[in-house]
Amino acid sequence: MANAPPSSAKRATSRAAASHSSLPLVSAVDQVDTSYLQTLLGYNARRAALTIIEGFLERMAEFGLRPVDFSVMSVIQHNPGVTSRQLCAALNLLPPNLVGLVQSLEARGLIHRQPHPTDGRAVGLHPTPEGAALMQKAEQAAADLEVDRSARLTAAQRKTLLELLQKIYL
Amino acid sequence: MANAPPSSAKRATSRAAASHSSLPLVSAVDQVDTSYLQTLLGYNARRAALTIIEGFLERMAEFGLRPVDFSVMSVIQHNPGVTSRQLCAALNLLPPNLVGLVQSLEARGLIHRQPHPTDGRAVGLHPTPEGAALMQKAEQAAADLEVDRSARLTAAQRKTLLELLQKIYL
DNA sequence: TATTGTTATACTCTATAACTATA
DNA sequence: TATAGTTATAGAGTATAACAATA
Repeated sequence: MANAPPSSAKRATSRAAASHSSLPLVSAVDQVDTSYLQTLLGYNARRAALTIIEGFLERMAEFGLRPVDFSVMSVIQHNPGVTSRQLCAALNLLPPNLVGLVQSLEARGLIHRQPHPTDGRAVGLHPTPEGAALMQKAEQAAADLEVDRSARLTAAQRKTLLELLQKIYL
Repeated sequence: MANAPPSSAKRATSRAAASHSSLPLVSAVDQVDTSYLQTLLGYNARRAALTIIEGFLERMAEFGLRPVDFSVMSVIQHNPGVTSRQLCAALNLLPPNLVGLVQSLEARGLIHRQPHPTDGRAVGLHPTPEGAALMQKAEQAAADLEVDRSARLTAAQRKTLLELLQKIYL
């Protein structure tokens, strides 16, 4: 690692806690030091993603959309006629895991399928008026969440963070 | 959202693909547009985290350490005597999910448990010499991975990214 | 022969309730 | 009464293999 901060775990021996004078065989940990893990991109990205998703789950429960549901609906909304395979490639999903998800969205009346205009194997996914209306509300809620989530970031910092994250996975 | 870029999905109608002149009832999607999702912190953080973890899994298979195993071993390494509860709080894990993990690490001879010096309910977790040696190698491998992973980032950008991510979850 | 969508299935990860031993 | 560690279990998420229909 390039810049590991000095280890700073504060430990309290049992001698400090116990009132007698016997020397402790083992020490107890007072404050847990995670400074090493905090130097790793993977650890920080994962912790940040889970924190954000936690808030997302609560806020989107109202719409019955989990993170992947939201992503799929959003891509269909902005790309009407997209196929399952295209969705999988764009969102890094596996085809078998998308099947039930799409069936669920269709059963809820949020999307409908139409034959692909040129490929008889493929099926185009389109938002229904209900699905489009739901997504408009959901995307507004997501925008609100972004504001809350980046309360400790300036607009410039938020933009920088998005750009740097995209350098990692794109 | 603050800065949603203009939607730029490139679509090819069936007319463009088919050689006859009938107007298509539905359009096909040529290039999937994910620009909206790319404006959301959660989407980008999740995609970046999964990309990093993918490489981590491959590189750490040699040591038999998955991401959480690595985190747990690393915290024990830098905080000998830490308890399960402290680990859970520091890494945002649930106690029941840590039990099997710790038992596995102990069965592999990487850690050993000692009674807590002052709290009879708690158990201190300590690295064995074998565990400490393994983690030295694993942390070196993690450092190598960081270099690879941030090949498209300058040192300053990498530092900025770590700081911004910590503003999200800390 | 390759690709789209699908089924079945297994494996991992995460979450909840409840118990015991000790503080 | 509250906390540390544990057990059992349920649910969500993710993975592979194999098949039918179409290119």
